[in-house]
Amino acid sequence: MTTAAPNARALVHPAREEIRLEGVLHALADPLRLLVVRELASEDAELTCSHFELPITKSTTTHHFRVLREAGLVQQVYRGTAKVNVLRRADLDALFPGLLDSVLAAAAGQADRLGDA
Amino acid sequence: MTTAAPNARALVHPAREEIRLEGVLHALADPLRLLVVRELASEDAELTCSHFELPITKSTTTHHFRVLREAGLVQQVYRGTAKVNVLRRADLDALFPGLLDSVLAAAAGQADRLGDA
DNA sequence: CCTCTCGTACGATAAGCATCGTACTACGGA
DNA sequence: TCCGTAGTACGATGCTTATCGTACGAGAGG
Repeated sequence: MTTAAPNARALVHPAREEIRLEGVLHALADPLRLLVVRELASEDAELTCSHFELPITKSTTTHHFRVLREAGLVQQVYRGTAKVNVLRRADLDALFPGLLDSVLAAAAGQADRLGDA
Repeated sequence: MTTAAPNARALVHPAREEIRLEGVLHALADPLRLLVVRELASEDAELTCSHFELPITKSTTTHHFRVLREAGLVQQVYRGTAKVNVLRRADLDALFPGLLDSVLAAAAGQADRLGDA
């Protein structure tokens, strides 16, 4: 009632203060999840889960996005049958200043170095 | 022969270019390992494994230090019966500029916030 | 209403990992 | 030479995690 659509299925997110560094690092330590975060950051847009072409099945994709959500890295909202993802940049920058940017830069640098797009 | 002590037992380290971001993040995602890295960074000194008072047995300690070494976070050298650890700051800063510092700052901030020393 | 697409739930499986205990090696000092 | 301290090796154990397949639910569009 307070804000926005009442029709959306519920989706649990940690509050800003509940986000733990270890959880964030663990979430980012997986290559696929790191890729997702990189793409979310570079596009700075709302991307549906299905937008990402990951070499895994749908169920595994669901799993990875849940990890990202529960770690506090992304905010997810249902839009129709799709689920859109947004990076929680403000929360992360407030809690861990510079962390996200340096991880993204490191990932970009390494991708460059290794030539994997 | 080339450099230093020939009597030291061998200890495998990844070369700078072999250090992978995912490995670094994974190593840092463990609370105990993060603690060790924080202490190594703050003291900026060579600390033996036994210097750390971790709530785990010796074998588990060995395990964690191996993870740190193999991820490229610390350099380890035997000194007598002891093994001294040094943060590979130069290598990490060269590969992933700003990453280590922001992780350390984030860890300090979180420790502050949660009041766990 | 039917059907397509998107995503979930659940169970299974296999791999990884943190942890321990015990037995062992290596070095240094008495 | 003998002992103590630092760390390792190895095997076991139990937890977590990445992965899949199949069956299901929820919207959108005809």
